[in-house]
Amino acid sequence: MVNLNEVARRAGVSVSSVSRVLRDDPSARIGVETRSRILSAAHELGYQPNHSARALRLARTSTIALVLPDLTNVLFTDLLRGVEEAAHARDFTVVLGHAEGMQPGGALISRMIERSRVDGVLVHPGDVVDAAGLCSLIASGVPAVLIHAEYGDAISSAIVDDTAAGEVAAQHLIELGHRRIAVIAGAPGSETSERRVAGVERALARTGLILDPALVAMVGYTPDDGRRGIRELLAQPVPPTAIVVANLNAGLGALQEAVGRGVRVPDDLSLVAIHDAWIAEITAPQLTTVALPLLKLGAVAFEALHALITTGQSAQTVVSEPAPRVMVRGSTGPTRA
Amino acid sequence: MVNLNEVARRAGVSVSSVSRVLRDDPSARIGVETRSRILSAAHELGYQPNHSARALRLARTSTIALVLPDLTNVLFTDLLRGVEEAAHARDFTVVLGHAEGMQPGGALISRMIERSRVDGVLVHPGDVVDAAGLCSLIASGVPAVLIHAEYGDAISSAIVDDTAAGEVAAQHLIELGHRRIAVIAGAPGSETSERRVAGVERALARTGLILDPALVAMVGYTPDDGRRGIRELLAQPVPPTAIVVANLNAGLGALQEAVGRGVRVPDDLSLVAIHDAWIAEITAPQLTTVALPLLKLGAVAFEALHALITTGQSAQTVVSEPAPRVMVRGSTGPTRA
DNA sequence: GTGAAAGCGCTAACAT
DNA sequence: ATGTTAGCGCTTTCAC
Repeated sequence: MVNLNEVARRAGVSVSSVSRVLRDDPSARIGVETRSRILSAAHELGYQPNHSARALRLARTSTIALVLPDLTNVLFTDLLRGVEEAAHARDFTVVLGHAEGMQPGGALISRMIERSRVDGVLVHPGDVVDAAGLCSLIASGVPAVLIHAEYGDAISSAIVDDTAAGEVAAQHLIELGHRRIAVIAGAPGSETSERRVAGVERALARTGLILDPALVAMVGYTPDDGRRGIRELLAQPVPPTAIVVANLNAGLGALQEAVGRGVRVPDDLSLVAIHDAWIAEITAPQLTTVALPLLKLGAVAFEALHALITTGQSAQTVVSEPAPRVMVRGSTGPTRA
Repeated sequence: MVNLNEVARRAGVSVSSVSRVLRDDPSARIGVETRSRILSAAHELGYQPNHSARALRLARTSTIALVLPDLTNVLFTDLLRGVEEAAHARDFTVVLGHAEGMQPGGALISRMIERSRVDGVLVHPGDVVDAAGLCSLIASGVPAVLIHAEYGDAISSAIVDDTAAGEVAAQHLIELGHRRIAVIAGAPGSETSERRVAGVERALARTGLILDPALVAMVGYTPDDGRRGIRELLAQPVPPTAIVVANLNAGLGALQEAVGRGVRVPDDLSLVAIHDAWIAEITAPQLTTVALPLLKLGAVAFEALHALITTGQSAQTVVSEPAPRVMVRGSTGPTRA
């Protein structure tokens, strides 16, 4: 492993000059000729800075952890990419942690942080936020940014415009002629779900409609929750002709259950889910969804964390651009005449 | 950040003693009373070793990279978990890299390694192995283990028993009475696919059948490849009554295309795909699959890498236990009488 | 059985 | 404009 010393010897200068040049320290005045000698020596030797040494010296690792409720979830592809791109641009590495039922204050995070492996952490707490876990995370003093969740204004967070997402989903159904519109929502207490439902209400209100409380199934965000939601709603005296599902995974379950029960989608029932992913294209019919700006959310969340780490400034951000967009596929159609 | 020094002061001993006790160095003779003083001091102070300092000193990071062709792919859930559990047991951290079309010798890996951030790398090169990329990876001298791929016996690798997987899939169809069995295989050159097809042939052979070459669609591992495969096979003069799809994602596409074309699954056509994941349960009908021992594969791959790092020994492993198992769901059924 | 001290590779005062 | 040097926190050899 070639180090600063070897480069310095090769260039016939001191290590400090090499260090200054290689990091292009602005406060350093280095002779043009010296600089080029150093640069070429480093290049010829294939010098790569030693991360551990730098981290030890600077007391920061340029590494952050991204904690997701479930790592291999298609819903997180874009979010992850957004975080990584932003991190890369600032020369940060992202290490992934899966929570998998773990509370956000739990073992993984503290292991990472307290051993000073990461400078901060991006936490997606999952559907329903565990307040105790969050508190312990905050209390630990680790720079942290919440994703898809808010927790007062002392702690940084980044969320998308869930209300707008619910709104465009409902708007799409209204434009197709639907009037009896239901919602398969998240579990009681899910903030994202509450905002999405509020968006649906807003769209309905604009058309002079109100959301029938009997048509809101507060189930959850898993395929199985979606199945339950469908059963619940179809059991209504006057079933809906269209449903907004607050989450893609639940939407997939809902679609499956409906199709499995012989309901013709979209002829008898239209379904639109919030969150888009390739998986929405492998069902029959394909599922209409609302795409959220998750790439942007990831980038914004990283920048918030970076700001928190470097300046100590916290901030709550709502990513509203690009705006939620309906991806029209086969599961939504006009009401029967 | 509390360090060895503070613990030493608190316990009234030297840092070296603290270090020895805290790592329970077997070659150290420490007084019982001293040891307990140190332990409690460390505990009271909440001492956590500084990873960077240790890494610098030991010239190893206890971190490995796991490079996958596509991070948020449901197919990798178990593999990832297997790797992480094994790594955790040896106090290693896993950082994830996505290749996303990147060649295995590419930018990410070299960045990680050459900056001595990781001690080695686990590479899943994806469907079709890029020989040039692999060569450059090997040439770089980085300890590496291939997952789901082999590359001569100089380089470590861990694969599952793909042949057995193809075999049990075909066996399942044969037992249901099918005789005209087709395969939607991976792209030409895909090793995993070749082995899986060979397994199908073996099962057929045992029943005195041979695999009709016209019934092997060499398409690929994406949903779209699966759709193409179905179109190709259904266009045959005598279409198959059952199909083994070499990959779950392709299987999802195949199922969708079949259902979308009005083919009744499983009455007109049975489908079984290799690889299992929750996603197979959200289609209508649910997809019958073959579960592979991916958890074990992950653990074995990590152990191979760990051996490579610590002893320099390379090895090629085939994980054949637990054996591939058919998860019977709705997409397979008896032949029509 | 325990301590002192060197040094891993790097950065940043502080010299010159 | 460039060099010298003191550590960052840890492990480990060597000394007692």
